[in-house]
Amino acid sequence: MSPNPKELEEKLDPRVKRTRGLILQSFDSLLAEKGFESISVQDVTDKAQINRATFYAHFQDKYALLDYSIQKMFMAEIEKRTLSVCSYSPNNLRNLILAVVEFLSMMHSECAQSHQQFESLIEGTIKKQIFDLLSYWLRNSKVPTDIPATVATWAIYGLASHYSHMKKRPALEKFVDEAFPLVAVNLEQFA
Amino acid sequence: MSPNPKELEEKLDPRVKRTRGLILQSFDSLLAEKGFESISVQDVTDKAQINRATFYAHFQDKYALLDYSIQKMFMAEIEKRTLSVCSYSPNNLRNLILAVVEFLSMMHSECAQSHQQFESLIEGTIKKQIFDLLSYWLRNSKVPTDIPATVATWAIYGLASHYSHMKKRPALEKFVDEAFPLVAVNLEQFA
DNA sequence: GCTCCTTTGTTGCTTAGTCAACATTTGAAA
DNA sequence: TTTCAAATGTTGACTAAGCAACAAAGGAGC
Repeated sequence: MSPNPKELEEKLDPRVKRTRGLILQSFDSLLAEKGFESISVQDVTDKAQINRATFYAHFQDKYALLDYSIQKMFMAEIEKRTLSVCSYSPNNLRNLILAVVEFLSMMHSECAQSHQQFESLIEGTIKKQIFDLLSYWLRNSKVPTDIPATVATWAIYGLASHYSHMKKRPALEKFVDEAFPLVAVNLEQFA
Repeated sequence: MSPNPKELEEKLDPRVKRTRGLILQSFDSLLAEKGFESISVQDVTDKAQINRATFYAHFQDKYALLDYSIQKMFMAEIEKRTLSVCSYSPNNLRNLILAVVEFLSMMHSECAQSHQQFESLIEGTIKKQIFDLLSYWLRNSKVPTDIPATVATWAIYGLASHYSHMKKRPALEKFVDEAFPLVAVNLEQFA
């Protein structure tokens, strides 16, 4: 039984979960008050009340932390819709598309200044998350899933990116209704 | 230079401070939802997200935790009035009396049901705190301080207990104005 | 150029927290 | 009363976090 993404984190040592939680909290609150580049590792560990050396036991540097933070935010969006522990269905796919579109739109509006700067980092991170999730959904398939999963991943991300960059965004539902079949067609065999 | 009560806790290992903080938070929130007797050590450690064995590394049992919790609440009352790092003066004494009276009155109203049950525990704990604080205030005296400090401690606690049990409480200020000179007279030599 | 100060990573040793297992105790239901 | 589940304390071996000290890399100002 291939482990789902959520289970992996839950059986970590409680100290590790706690420490990462503290680092993340501290980082997020620092991001709210100043730009990413002006945040030092010191700042993060001071606010988190952990030792600086402990930080390096968990993250290579602050860029790895940013990456982790993005992962967590996206994961939260996924779990809000209970998509993390399930299998492929057209309805789940539709909700996944919705989640990605909303996530990117949020990034665009809330992290306005930093978004440009980190767009490619976000893209890489999120696409990996989408791909892993789709692979998990298709875990019981007897045929290889990596090609269809790749196509779907890029299509979904592309759609979301397109939507979040539009000057005049159409209604979310309408947009997704229109886009959905084009993605679903590649996954029909798994329904 | 005798250490003041606050400094002692601040140079503890960060892990110790964090763990005790988590235990205390958990305990206080459990107290708000159910009675002390129905709270198990399990409950506390589960909510605090620490191991049960860790609890026993810090507290002998849940009664010791209750004691610690009371100490902390009282300490907060003292620090709110900046009385923890200073020396004896009539004005500080007056504020100390105010603090004790308000603390006991609060205990009476907020922890109504449990107060009766734990009154003697509270009394012992708080009197020790008052005594230690007074001893710290008089740390530079050339004459022995334990007798006057003992008398003042019992007097202050007695006054506060009396006030908090009264059916018709007089105005706080009026009560303290009346009581203050009777306590201060024993400490005049240190002014 | 140079200096001075801050931040970055890294390391070896110490201390605190985790875990599973165990013997006891307790309390409520059969 | 007996039984059974749950809570209490305790232990020893393992793992994570803290700390101080270090070399090295910027960056700001002279």
